[in-house]
Amino acid sequence: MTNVVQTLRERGLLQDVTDPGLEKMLSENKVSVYVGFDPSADSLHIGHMIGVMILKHFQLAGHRPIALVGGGTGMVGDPSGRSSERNLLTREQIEVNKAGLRKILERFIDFGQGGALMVDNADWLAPFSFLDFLRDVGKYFRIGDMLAKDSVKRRLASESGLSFTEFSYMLLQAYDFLHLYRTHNCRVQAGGSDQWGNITAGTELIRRAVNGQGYGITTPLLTNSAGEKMGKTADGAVWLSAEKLSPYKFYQFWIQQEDASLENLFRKLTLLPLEEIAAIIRKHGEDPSQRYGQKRLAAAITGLVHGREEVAKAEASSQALFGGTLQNKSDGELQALFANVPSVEIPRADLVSGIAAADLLVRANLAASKSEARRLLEQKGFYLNNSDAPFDPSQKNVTAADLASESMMILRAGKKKYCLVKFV
RNA sequence: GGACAGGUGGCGGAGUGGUCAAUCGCAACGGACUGUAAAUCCGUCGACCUAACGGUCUCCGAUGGUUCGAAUCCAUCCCUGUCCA
Repeated sequence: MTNVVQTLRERGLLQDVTDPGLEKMLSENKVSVYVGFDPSADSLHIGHMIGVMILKHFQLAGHRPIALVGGGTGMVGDPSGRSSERNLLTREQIEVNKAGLRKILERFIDFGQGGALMVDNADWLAPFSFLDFLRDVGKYFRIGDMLAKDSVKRRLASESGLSFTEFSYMLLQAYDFLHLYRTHNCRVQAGGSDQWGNITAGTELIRRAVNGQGYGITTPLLTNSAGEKMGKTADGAVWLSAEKLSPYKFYQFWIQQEDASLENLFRKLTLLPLEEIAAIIRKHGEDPSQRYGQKRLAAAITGLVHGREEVAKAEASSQALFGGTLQNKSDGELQALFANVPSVEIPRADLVSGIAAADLLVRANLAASKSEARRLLEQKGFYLNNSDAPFDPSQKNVTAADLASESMMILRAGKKKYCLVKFV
């Protein structure tokens, strides 16, 4: 059996382990491992990918992954790593979100016969009465220990404090672990480093309640070379569902990564063998301006998340957009090239008398307001049909003469935001 | 229930009757340099109108009030923190 712990360590996916016996235990037993996912949205984003990859590696090593969706705890909200209490979710929202998460997880992990499981802690937490919970679970917790947790201390010291609901969160998560330990021989819980307190609460509970041994592992956060948390863009989170973030934009996100992050990202988020990663980095180093590393990274991760076909489309679009001027093309050519790129449709009639460039930018979602569009124009940040020269702000109007093909225009804001406009 | 301290733009955090659309930092955005990188530098960063000068509107927890004029004063309410009961 493959040594998963070793694999995780080599790939930089391991931050801490609660007990050094983990490696031995895993080599002798086939066990279940769980990672919790918060159903606070109907999709996962790249911040969750670390947890997903952990499950993947465990599955590859012959263990059973359990993806726990916090339908119950999602109603409460985890205070860890948060500076303030968040809004609580309704049951209906959670149900919708759960379905979305499952769809994404299925792309990474095999949920087939004997494969991974997906469970919802609402199933066992919801029927638990408060009194029963206090009696059966609460008695194992010492207030002193709870107050000593970093996450709790930090929040108590903060301006916003901590509500009882949030304070209780760790008991719920600890109980999840105990429940899975009993019902699915789940011996390991993995989570981000901010989950340390919650995870150890679980291993403690298992020890006290059933005199068992649970293990916890934490993973580092996804950060760039400066140590800043990764995953936010101007548009918000980097979502893994095509509905929330087009495969083109997802692909582009990786293309735009800095050189210094490449190796780290390859190891953590792809399944490429380490030797191959080293070879890619070496080749990239020969001429970084070719962005070889970024291209391979984007292809690998986009392939995992959206599939090979989407990679091919994104590659074609990217090559065309970041290639040069686009003029005298046909609708068909452009349509094929930009299948994936953001686009809007505008009535052709509007073009006859000309459209103010600022309005066009707003309608193409390249500017949030007309003021912003004007600013962009003034600052020479608007390019038409990928021309080298920015659109002349004194010209004001865009007309039929500016079409790149029979009925389309390519708008570009700044260096890398595009929109294909179709006049219909 | 009481005492005290707070609630300002995405975040942090100034401002305590006019010159405040609100100092500053971070983030973000545009530009220069480059490689759709990093670092650096310049600029922008509520909305709307104007070719432009400039103008109009909305904003400082909520609602009322005082005032020629309020983020700034008063009242009530809501929320948060600390301490006391």
